[in-house]
Amino acid sequence: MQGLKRTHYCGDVEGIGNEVVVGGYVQKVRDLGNLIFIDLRDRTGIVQLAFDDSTDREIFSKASGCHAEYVLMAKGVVRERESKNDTIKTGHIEIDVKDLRILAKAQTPPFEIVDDTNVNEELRLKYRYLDLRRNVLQQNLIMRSKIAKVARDYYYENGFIEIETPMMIKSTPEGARDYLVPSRVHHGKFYALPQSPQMYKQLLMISGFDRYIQLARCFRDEDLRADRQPEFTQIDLEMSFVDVEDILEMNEGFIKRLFKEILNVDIPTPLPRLTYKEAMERYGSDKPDTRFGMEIQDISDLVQNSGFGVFSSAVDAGGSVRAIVAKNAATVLTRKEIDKLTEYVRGIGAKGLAFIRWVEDEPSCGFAKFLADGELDAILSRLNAEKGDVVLFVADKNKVTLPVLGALRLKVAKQLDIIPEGYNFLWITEFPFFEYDEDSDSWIAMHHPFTMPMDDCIEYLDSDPGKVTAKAYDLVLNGTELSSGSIRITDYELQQKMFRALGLTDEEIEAKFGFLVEAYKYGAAPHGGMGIGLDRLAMLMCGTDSLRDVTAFPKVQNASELMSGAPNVVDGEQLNELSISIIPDKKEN
RNA sequence: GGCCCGGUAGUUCAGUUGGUUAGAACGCCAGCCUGUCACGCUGGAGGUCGUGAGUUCGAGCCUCAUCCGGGUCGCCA
Repeated sequence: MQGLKRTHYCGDVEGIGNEVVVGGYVQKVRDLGNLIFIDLRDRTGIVQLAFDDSTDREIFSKASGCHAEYVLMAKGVVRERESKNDTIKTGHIEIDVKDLRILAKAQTPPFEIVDDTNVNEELRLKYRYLDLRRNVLQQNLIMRSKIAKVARDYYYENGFIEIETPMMIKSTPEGARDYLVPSRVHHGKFYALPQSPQMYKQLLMISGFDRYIQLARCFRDEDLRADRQPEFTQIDLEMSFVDVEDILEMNEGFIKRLFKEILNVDIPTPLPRLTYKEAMERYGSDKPDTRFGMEIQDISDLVQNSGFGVFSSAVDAGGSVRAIVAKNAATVLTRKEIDKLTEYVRGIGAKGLAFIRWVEDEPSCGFAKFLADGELDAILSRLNAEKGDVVLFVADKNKVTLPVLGALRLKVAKQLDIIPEGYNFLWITEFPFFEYDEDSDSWIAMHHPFTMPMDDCIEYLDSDPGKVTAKAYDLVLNGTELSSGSIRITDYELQQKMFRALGLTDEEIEAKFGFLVEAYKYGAAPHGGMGIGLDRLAMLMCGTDSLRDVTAFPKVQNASELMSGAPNVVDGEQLNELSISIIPDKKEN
């Protein structure tokens, strides 16, 4: 730094008459001839450097040679500006520069480093280190860092111990696809990267650590989404001597503290709760956005004998007819728009979409001609539909009507722009333990196989698996699943029973989970925990809708990283050492 | 893997029915400029129209393939 030592960050410069030293990047040079202004930027903000006829000639000519993104240190005296700028924090002062060092010149960047950019994200990701110079992203990552700090503060204060668990672990093929790491030492064998530290944290409970936390990197080799990266971070925790209530309460405390400390938002606790069943019936989703109404309503009983065959046959077949009412939507949801919605619901599994559009005095309803006298009125009155509303119906098996209307509800709400701002947390509880898989004609674990069933349904394990619910809970914020957890099975016998109910043979149980089953033979306190998605939490707290905005070096949809070019082809020698050969891509043959 | 959208100066975009030399703004370069902060003024450079085939007298525009990016469904115990 050629003898200069920074005294202030740019955004913090103050005190007229103070001698200060600042360092940063050139945001903008405004060269007026015999008067030059340079906006100098660091992560705290911008300060104006001023050079005029009182400036040393050598320094003045250095200043006139500066361009965007040059790295400078400047020493000077803080003075009041002749003309002020109210739009920035340091807009009333400037630095009368007495000494200037150009620490690094810079090529013209491929895009301007400004907050409000609409540059193609692909280019930004290729030059991510430049993109990250932008204030918005810096603030997002700073926010993420603060969240991590509050998490450590809170859980440490509550007696949690941070313990690292291995990144190279045994692969178990349940759940998401594993990322694999070949072993050099063990010919033909592989480690897996953890999808979560699940089994290890349970073992730590068995060891008696009682309360564990880790900011754990997790890996899942599945296709990406805006809110899904293949590697992500969980605030992962586990507690002993607890039941569901204790865990929810502990984590509500964290949420409350986090939002107060960082956003100064009061989150009322206890957080609202919905059972899985209720969430599905009212919102068609296990992660409902409850910031707005438009709840799903069941009219099956009204139409089971209807002349409209689409409705009656759905009910006959054991399904249902359900509807959502979009209030005052008739002008936005034109015939054409409803056609688009029909197209949409067909794409997600519905056979069609029946609707009533109530624009004129009388509701317009394509299927009214099939209905008996008074039937339409009964439906409208049940649904509390009024003039100006649009009612959308789906008739099918419950497995279709509920999720389809759930998705439609969200889509329509976005279209109508009726979703209010705010942070609407809720817990979803009592998840079904099993999910029937039609492909394999078997029951599979909806959560993971270590989840404890609710006390009163253990008896149905063999007789009626569909009836068994689990001590599992999700934390949902504004329609995004933020966290998932459960109470674990700590009884060796019960665990065996669960594995068998899932169709595992004793040999498979031994091969996959033998060490865990064995461990529980030595005694474990009742325990459970959860993992909070740090990335998603940061995303929502930053008010963005993409994890890429809160991840320093994110991957794109095909799981590659555009800046470094990962993944890449490796040296044949590296493969030889690992005894791996590459099968040519089918497409290249 | 399916479906949808996009790819034209460094960047963001426009580009007529397929028709002469592909435009604008910002950025960049040079000159001028003492209170700018979207500085101003004058001048200038800058294009394999993602890539490859095809149709055509002629393709940025039409067709096919392909690559890249985004969204979405599948997938994510």
